[in-house]
Amino acid sequence: MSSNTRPSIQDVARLAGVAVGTVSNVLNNPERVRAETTEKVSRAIAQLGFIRNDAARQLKAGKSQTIGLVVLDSTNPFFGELARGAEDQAMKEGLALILGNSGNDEQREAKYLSLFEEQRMSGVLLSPSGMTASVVSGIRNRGLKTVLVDRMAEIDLCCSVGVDDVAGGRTAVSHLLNQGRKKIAFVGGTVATKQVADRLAGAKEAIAGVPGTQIKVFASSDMNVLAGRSIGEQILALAPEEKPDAIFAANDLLAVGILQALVFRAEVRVPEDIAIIGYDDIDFAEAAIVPLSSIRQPAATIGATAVELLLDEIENPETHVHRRVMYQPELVIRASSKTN
Amino acid sequence: MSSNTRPSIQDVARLAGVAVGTVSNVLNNPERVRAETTEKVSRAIAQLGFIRNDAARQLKAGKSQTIGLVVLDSTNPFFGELARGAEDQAMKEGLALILGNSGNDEQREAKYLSLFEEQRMSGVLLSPSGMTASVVSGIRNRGLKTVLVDRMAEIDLCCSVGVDDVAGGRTAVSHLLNQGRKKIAFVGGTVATKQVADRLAGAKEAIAGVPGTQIKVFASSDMNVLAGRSIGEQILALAPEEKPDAIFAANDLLAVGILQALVFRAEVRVPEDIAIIGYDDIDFAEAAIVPLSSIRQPAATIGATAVELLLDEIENPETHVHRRVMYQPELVIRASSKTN
DNA sequence: TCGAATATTTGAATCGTTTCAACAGAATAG
DNA sequence: CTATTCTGTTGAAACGATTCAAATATTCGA
Repeated sequence: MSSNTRPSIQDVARLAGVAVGTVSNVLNNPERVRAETTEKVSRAIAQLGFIRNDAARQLKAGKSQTIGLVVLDSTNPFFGELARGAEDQAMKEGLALILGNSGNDEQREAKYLSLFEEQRMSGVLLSPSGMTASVVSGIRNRGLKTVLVDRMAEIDLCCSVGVDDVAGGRTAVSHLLNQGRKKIAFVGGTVATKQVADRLAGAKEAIAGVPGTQIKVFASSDMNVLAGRSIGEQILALAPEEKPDAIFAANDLLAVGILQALVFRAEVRVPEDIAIIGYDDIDFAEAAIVPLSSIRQPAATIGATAVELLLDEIENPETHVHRRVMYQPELVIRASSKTN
Repeated sequence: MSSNTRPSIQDVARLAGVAVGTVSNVLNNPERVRAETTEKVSRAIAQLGFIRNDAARQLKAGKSQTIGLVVLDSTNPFFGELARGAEDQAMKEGLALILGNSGNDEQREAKYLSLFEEQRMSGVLLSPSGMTASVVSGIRNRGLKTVLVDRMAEIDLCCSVGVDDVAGGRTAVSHLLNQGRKKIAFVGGTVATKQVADRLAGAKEAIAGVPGTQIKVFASSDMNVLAGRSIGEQILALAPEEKPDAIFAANDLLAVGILQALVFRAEVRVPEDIAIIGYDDIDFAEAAIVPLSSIRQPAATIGATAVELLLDEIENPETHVHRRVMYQPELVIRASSKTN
């Protein structure tokens, strides 16, 4: 390890006895340079252990070959799946995908977004935690292409890929009603989260037409297993006449937590006493202590589609028109909500 | 949107009527500039919507304020948790954490590593998929600091943080033996994965002292729920005298998949007919159809510790000595392996 | 009020690429 | 044999921030 500073393209040029431009051409336009020259340069590169300095390259290019993805919760397998789909697609297109985890915290989200802006990323996929319009129009005005994932945008703002959460909520609750349930508990994070609000709206639509039914909302700050467990205990503590006979959880993590509370801590029978349905249909839903009914979302597909839309906007800025790709959620019935 | 090119520090300087150096100072050494100047400059920055170009900054600095993390499988909640721990710690230290998902594919791993090298990242946390020594010494020679996570390194190579997988394997299988089991099936990904090999080694140590016990290895390419299910079906298809009376899965995802196969597809009773224990103790283990015994690893702590070690090496290159931080895994007994 | 000491500000040089007009040599055509 | 392409190669000029010695302001003590 001769020197403590990395070799530059200059060093390579010197060693190979060519001009820097030639080295650059070997790297970026191999067809322009003669075979023997390429050979000389390659040997010098190998000998020095030269590695292209991406900062310099980007500086010249004006933007990076990287796109960002900010998700609400990287611990949630749904987002893990979505990230995988996006990553695969991005790599296929020769882009790197950088992942940031906002933890549903707008400060962290903002921090990541400005980091991505400073990096002059080509674009960013965003699963926004709070109000969208102002944040998105802010970053877009500054030139960062954006696609919303797992959340629909007003059509003229930017592209978005997600599922019809209102339909999902309606489907879930209609199913519970079909099973003869009347008193529905809706468990979600804060309603400030659009996804939660939409699923709740769908749920309300479902009961709207059916007399004698009601819905009670339980909010939690987080949407993970732990939060679910605590809401589950809250529900257990209710007076008998207050107790719901069905629970619709805004995601599977919450549902699993609720299951834990109901089945272990108390002796509630699921689905006999209380039916439960979750959302996302993560891999574990099927293996839950009572196999969990859920609303399936095509997570990986959402990620991949989002990357495609982003790429279209990046590559064809003029002809590009914003699109909303809305996948339909699918009801998956398992034991946790099947009465017979 | 006047021009289509982003404003630079020059534009800010011009608008504010100061020199570029001053703008830079406002950004980086506020204490050196007079309050009113700061005020002028800030106003110009706001008016132009100026955003620092990180590529230029990095180019000058020679390295970025970013560290990378390459994990085997971002869909696995264990890694999600680890990433969260690392991310929190990194942000606390003012660094951004970039996540790459290798999917246990050495090509992808290499791609991410060279991307990180090109970005001149300060360092990288690596959960390596294949042979370590050559890969790690390669990137380290080129100057990229490395810490291995979820995997121990030879002490002189680099720092590493993980758990004692041999002990974990031994603990898991000893527990099964204590429950009176004799014929153990070990289910893991390929043994080329060090974690799997170690857990298996521990398992073998455990049966070594006990006469009349045996272990049979089932390998799978992936280590997710789907792979577990297929192995589960493989086990179901065995002749009765071939069937194990206990299964030790190298992670909880596999265990959950196996559970699905055994409990749904067939009518095997768990734990009466076959006991199961997994590894990682992810959140879902407790809520599995039969609550899953597991070996708990402090995932978030591993991530946080790794960031600390990496930072120490980056900040004190001379005084730094490589360390191996090995956490002890913890046996968590639940219904899936409890005989009485 | 003056000079010394201190506080601010300046702007050219630098980081490592890529780009591109200019150039040299070789091949081809007339 | 000269004009005309073609092929490769060259090297200086960006890109946009940071740095730092030098220049300029300001403050303070006598």
